[in-house]
Amino acid sequence: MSQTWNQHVVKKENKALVLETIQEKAPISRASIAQVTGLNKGTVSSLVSELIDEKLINESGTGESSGGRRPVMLLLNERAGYTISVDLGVKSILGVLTDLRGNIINEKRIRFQNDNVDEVLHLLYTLISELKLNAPTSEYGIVGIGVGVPGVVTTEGEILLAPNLGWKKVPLRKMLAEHYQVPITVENEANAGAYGEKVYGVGQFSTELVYASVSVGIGVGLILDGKLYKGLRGFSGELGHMTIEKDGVDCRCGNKGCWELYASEKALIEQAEKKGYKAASVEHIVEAANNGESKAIKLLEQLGDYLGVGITNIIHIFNPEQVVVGNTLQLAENYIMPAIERRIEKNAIGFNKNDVQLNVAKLKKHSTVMGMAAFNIEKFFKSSENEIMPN
Amino acid sequence: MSQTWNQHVVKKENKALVLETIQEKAPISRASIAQVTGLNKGTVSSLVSELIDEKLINESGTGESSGGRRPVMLLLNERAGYTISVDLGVKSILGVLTDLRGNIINEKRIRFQNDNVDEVLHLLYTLISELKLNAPTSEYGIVGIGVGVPGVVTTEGEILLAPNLGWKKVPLRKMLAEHYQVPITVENEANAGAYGEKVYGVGQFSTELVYASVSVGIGVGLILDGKLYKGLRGFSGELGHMTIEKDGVDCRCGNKGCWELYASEKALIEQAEKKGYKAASVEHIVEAANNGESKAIKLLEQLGDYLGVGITNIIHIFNPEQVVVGNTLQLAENYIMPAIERRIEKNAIGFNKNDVQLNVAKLKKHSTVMGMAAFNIEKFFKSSENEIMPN
DNA sequence: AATCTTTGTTTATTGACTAGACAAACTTTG
DNA sequence: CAAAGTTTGTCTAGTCAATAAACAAAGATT
Repeated sequence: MSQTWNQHVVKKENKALVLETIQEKAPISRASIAQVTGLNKGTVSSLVSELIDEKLINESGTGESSGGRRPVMLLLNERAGYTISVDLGVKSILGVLTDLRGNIINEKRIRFQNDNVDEVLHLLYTLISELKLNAPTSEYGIVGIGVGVPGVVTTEGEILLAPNLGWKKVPLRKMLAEHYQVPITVENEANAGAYGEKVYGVGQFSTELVYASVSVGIGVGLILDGKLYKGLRGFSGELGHMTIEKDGVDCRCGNKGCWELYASEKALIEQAEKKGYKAASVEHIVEAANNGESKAIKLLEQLGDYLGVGITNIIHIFNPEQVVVGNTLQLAENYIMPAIERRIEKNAIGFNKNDVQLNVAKLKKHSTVMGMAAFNIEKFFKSSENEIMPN
Repeated sequence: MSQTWNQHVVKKENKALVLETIQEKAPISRASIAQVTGLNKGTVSSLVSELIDEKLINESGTGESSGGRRPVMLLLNERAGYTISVDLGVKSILGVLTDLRGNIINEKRIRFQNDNVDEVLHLLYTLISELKLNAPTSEYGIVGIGVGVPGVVTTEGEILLAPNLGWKKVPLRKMLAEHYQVPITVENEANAGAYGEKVYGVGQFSTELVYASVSVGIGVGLILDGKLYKGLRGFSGELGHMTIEKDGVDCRCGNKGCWELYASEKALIEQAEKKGYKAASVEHIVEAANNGESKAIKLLEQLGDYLGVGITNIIHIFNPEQVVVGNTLQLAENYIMPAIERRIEKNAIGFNKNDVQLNVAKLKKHSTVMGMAAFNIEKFFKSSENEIMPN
């Protein structure tokens, strides 16, 4: 059923608007909020005093006068609570403790070899519990735990398949919910990365942003109309399995000529080993390229070119404002980005090409964790709006 | 600036909600509206009486009693105004006059050979004016004119490029606005088709729908989260120029191996002529196939297979609820749809495949005009909400 | 005929916002 | 330095739209 509109909704929305304004423009005075939002001064005053009562914001001394009484500046009370945000990767788990502005208070990484579900989950619990211990005491405590995973995640937070971990059907959200009594979010790693870059990274001023997470495979996160787009059941963004060679080689996904067969870390290493590099890794190849080895440079440029083919498709499909390249292959930035740009310059349709900016992820290894932090924080503020409801 | 929430907004939204409920569930009583929407009976009564004053809805006698007083049924006053909705195609212009429920009152088609902008626009004006004359007198008269065009259209309604018409930079919305003093909408043909199928066609119960308009070229309209997705400046959906063969032949768009080089009407005819059909057309080939000519059947199945490659990509990219195939190649439905399905069955990832339904457009040649009608009607109701505003 | 149901209107109340008055605190000006 | 002007933030009165509850109208049920 559609939402019905009444005064309670009005108040909730206006309060959220005031809070958002403070988040974005802090430090800011009540008067400025009124001006920026269009709300009446009195309304802002009353909403602000409620937010202060709820410890979500703080007064912080007076600001500069602009020819009259000096304003009382308001700040987000970023220490009112903390999030635990995790990037569960293929060979390591990266976890951070953040405050409500997304500042990283604490960071831990655990590496692992064995992909076994139980073992990895045990490490995950350890990591989360450690971060939890490091959280300062606060009004709201840990307000959410979020985990980004390299696989197909349902809207209910079940991992249906994480090929590079060899996992199938792991109901991670449910499992975490049994361990920790706080809101849990489980999301695909590329979706999280996209949101991280949108909220804290290179996409802060974009509403149409496509984030390509290029690592062992390729995953894509879509920010459309300012929001994460997940498709019917959460499986959008499988652009790694977009055919770019219709009679190409078979992919283990069942499709043919998938993008990630040509433009991922795996593809790079395969090609490198064919050219004589033994036990190659991205780091090795980039190092070789840095040392001027033309064979390595060519490998990376070829990879960039293939990335460009897929990104050109993205540009045609979405007419985005930004395409952001992130995850491990960002390491090779200096070699792949020019190659991608050349491909776009040559092949993309002018109208779409002129609109788009190509960028590397600003948050680098933190794109995914910061996205999870953003989800946690957003969820907390949304829920706290509903806490004090009319009866 | 974000929207601020006050009572006026509440009323506007609730009124819109009541109107929407009547649109969807008419005939319906005030009491049922209250129950369905969750609004108070009194609130519904007062909003309904305003809508009646504005002639947007009608009372229509009493309904069946369910054990008490008989309800007064309410209907949308579909004759309060009319829309003129046009599909400006490559060889003909199809225009319809519709009422506010999207019923077609009058339909006209003008065929043309010469693509010259001025000549075609002259025909367009003639068509619109004729339809206008056929509109019954009504409270609001013609509430909007909408034109769907096979090309790249900006959010301002300028046709930047219509390759199959040979048009460049035609500010159609502005030009029509000078002729007619009603709201004008100009939209890409595939976007309109997608919306038409969403509102009146096969997609009425879907919120995630991708419409592939397969004709001379391929255009795609995206309904995401129940809304038309247009990208940053309106150029999304250029999936006809998605590379599906990375080292494929050059497309006139500047890209290589574009989908529409393999899976469009143009591609079909090219292949047919290579196989000995002279001056082939879709109609001819389908007829030949119907007569059992295996050469023709193979051509169509090959085409369907290529369509399937692109549609598999769509399924991976969007995780849609429905993929709808429309426009001229719908003619070959019997041959291409099974081929598409085989390709999807074989190649698409299970999770995404299980969610998706493959359909042909229900509105057939009317997908685009009905989409334009839906735009017109929606715009009218939105604007009429704002008419009687507080001061 | 009496009672129960359902529909739709009316009335009193609630609550959130706005406009405008006002006090406090500061800057500018003569 | 005092007077005047500005800006900030609070307070009060008034408005408006929604709700709850009473009520009237019109039917069904027993």
